[in-house]
Amino acid sequence: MFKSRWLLFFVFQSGHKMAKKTTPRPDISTEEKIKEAARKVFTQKGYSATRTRDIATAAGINLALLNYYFRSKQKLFEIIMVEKMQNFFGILIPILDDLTTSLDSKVEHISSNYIDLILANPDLPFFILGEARNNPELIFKVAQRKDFLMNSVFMKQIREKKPELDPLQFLISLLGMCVFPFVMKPVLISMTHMAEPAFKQMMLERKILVPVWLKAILKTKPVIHSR
Amino acid sequence: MFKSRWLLFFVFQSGHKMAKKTTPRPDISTEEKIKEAARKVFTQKGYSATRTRDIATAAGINLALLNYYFRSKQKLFEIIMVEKMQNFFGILIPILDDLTTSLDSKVEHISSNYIDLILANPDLPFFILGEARNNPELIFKVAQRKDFLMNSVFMKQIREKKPELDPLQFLISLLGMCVFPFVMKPVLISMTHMAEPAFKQMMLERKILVPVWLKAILKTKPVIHSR
DNA sequence: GTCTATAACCTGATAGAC
DNA sequence: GTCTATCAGGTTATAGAC
Repeated sequence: MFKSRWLLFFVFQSGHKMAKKTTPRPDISTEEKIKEAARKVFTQKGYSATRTRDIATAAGINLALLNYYFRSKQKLFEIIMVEKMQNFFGILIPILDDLTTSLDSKVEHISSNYIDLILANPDLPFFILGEARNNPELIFKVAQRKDFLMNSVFMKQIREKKPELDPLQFLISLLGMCVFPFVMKPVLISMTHMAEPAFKQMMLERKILVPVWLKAILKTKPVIHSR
Repeated sequence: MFKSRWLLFFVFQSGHKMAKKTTPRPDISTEEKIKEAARKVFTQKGYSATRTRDIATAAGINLALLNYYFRSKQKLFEIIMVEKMQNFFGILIPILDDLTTSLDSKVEHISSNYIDLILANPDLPFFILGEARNNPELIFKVAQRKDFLMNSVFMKQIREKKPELDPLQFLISLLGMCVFPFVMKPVLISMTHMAEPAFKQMMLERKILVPVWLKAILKTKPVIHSR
């Protein structure tokens, strides 16, 4: 009884989605209202601290309807999580694997695009990095293949330019330069007199600084390390 | 009735702690067993996902005893949180404000000490940075004064060496270089073939790389930015 | 100080009316 | 599709025996 009911549900769902494409209805569907609220609450508070009631209230609907559409908190969460991971990594992947651009140009694109992305979605890094611990399988689903990153054009270009350097060290530094300030923001604001506008200004400056600094890093003399 | 009971409790507590210093009892107290368990569970799962039952079980005691000693989950959490923030920032503050060491030396000390600290306490950054959002007042309590950071010797030394650079940009970059790889570790492990030992090796190499790279950053030509 | 038992409340999910 | 009402189980905190 239970199973057949949810079979019906899924059939209906896909039918509904198809209908939306052809039906000229500008007001957003209930399903989308719930997803929109879920995006907000989940990314702000994380999975554990989120109450389904909060999502329902934020969506302007009642609790039962949430389960009607998404069956469970966990299922709704996974939909949002995958979506957000695509936001977070989707911007990176095409740049990393672009055969037509130089290494310097890639660094510029990444720092500029990443900082803009997170300025527009400040909760994104916390959400992705925080929930990644509990949902490694979801990350794997979004990452195309396990060897994509290390075989990307970007990594090859680093190896060519600075063969003695582990290219992963470089990529992590680049991402850290762009993302870490946002992760540290609450601490920063508590420990200095900095406020929101000053922080934003700092990040805009950073879009210029990061490429300059990473170029300098690529020019450093090889480090002899004692493996 | 309620208040007087807890007054007694606090009196007893401070007396108990005094006693511990003078009493040669090697077996740890129940209070310490609970705190030890709380450190573990809170830092691993964060406040929301932690169940007081888990702490009690991990401590080998029952739930009632936890409330007997610490009154509430929130109160116990705050004790652990302040303690962990002291771990996290306590290592930084004396180095930043040391009048006797050079800027380069400070950078070396910070990267080396920070990476070692987090290698020994992998959950620390997640815990601090994650919970900082919900408990900004606790950070403020640990940070001595709001102007300490910007007036520290470290910041003065940067201003001297590279006057056109916002010293905060530099400090954030330094911390990001050391801390961000740990924050990104779950993602990294899901997206590459890297495993725990390789990650550790990478972080050990980083202790050498970070000072070299930051020295290079300090030597870059001034960037003209369009404020 | 430590335990068991339980109160009081919260939370995710479902039943069933409309 | 959407609602109200409610269940079942979990969670923090307390009462009271020892």
